[in-house]
Amino acid sequence: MTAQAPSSPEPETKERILRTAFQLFHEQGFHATGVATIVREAGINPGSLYHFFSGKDQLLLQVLEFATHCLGPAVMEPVEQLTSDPIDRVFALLDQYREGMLQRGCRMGCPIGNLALEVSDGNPDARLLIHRNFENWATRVKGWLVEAGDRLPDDLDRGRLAHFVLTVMEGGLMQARAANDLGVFDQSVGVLRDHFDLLQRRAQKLKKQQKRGKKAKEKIR
Amino acid sequence: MTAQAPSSPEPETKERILRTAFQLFHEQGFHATGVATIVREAGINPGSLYHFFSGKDQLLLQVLEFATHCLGPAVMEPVEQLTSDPIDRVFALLDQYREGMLQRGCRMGCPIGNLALEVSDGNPDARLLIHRNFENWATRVKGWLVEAGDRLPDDLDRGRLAHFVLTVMEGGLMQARAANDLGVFDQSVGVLRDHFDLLQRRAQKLKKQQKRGKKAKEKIR
DNA sequence: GACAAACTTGAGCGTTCGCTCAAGAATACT
DNA sequence: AGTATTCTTGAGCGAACGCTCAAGTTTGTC
Repeated sequence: MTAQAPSSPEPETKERILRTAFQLFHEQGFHATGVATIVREAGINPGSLYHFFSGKDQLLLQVLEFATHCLGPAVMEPVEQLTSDPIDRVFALLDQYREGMLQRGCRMGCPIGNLALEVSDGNPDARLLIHRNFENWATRVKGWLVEAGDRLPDDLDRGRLAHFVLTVMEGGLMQARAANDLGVFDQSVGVLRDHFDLLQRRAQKLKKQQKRGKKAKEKIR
Repeated sequence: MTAQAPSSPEPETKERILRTAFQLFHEQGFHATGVATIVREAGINPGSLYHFFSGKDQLLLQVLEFATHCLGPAVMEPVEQLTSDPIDRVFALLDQYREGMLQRGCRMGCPIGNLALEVSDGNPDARLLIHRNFENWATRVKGWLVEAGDRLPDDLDRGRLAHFVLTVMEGGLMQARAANDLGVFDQSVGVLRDHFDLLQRRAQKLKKQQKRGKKAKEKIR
């Protein structure tokens, strides 16, 4: 009946709601998660949620913005700590998602990918934020691929390849969930690895050709 | 109040329900589609649906089995009609999904992929059927890759590559929906095309090496 | 200490959800 | 024609849904 004061300094209510909702949307999906569940798991009352958010849809938008802000500190930077080699980072990133999937018993997959397929058609604002999340992700990976310099062919479109890495991850996670087995994910990453190897081999070949070309030009002079 | 007799021979009620539900699940997702909507769109009453299906969950399972049976006649065989070249078939298949996406204004994507991310965690039976759908799909593609014979490297795992094609399609469609633009899908298919080209080049190289190897052996004799 | 603003409480609103079932109509079988 | 079976009707059930709001508590400011 009476409002209980928090005896210890608890995390900000709003952020706790965001974290809880993000996790539940990830676990169960958006439509399958009731506001009552979010409220219970966050340890608050409905009115408190509706003090910060105008409705479930707007909560989703805020969750998606929250996810954008989390991407660097929670995903990309830990991977960058693991290795400084830009190409290794790509596969360390994929391995991080693999590990998350493994720890959850091949469930849940990518939180943004799930929402992408569930809500992006009927909710233009959410669609845009999901798109931004994907773009952020791919831009980070593109940064690594640019860093890789002449280890990849000069004429390679690194933005395109970065999006392809995301493609492989999302497609691989989807099949892994359906199979309840990471095998297909690993195989897809394996093919991607092969592709990177082929690209690196071609880059070396091009480099040699360039050197020969330069030597030839020098001879002409 | 009184039951109206159908004046003309209408399609079987059960199949009409399955088709309607399949389409609505594809358009809106499973949880976002109410039984009332299915019933209205199929032009029947709730009791009629529950005469054939024990509940919404079982309807989903039947829809997934229905989708399995549709894969050949509605997807694979039309593609096989377009071209007899096995590698061209792979990209004609991807193009067919692209066309579907285009006609729907970059919405909806792959019906099975959507359900895979929405329901496979909380519904083991549905998960298995989704898995079977993916396996069927990949098995068909694998058939084409096997048909391609020595145009692909001998040591290539064709099952793995078939699953990879599915990976690329699902991942590409997901990003296309988020972007509301087929560009990313096209780019991903482009990278896959590049990969196939690299594989075909390597297959030719291996063939020449084998020929040289044989000639060398003949010389030794 | 007084006041305003920010935040929380929780019973309960109206709506939609998946689903039921007694009754009736169509169909199949003999 | 008579009977059994299959299929359809549609009002309406209980539960869960997203959400509200008057009242209360805490916090910030002077």
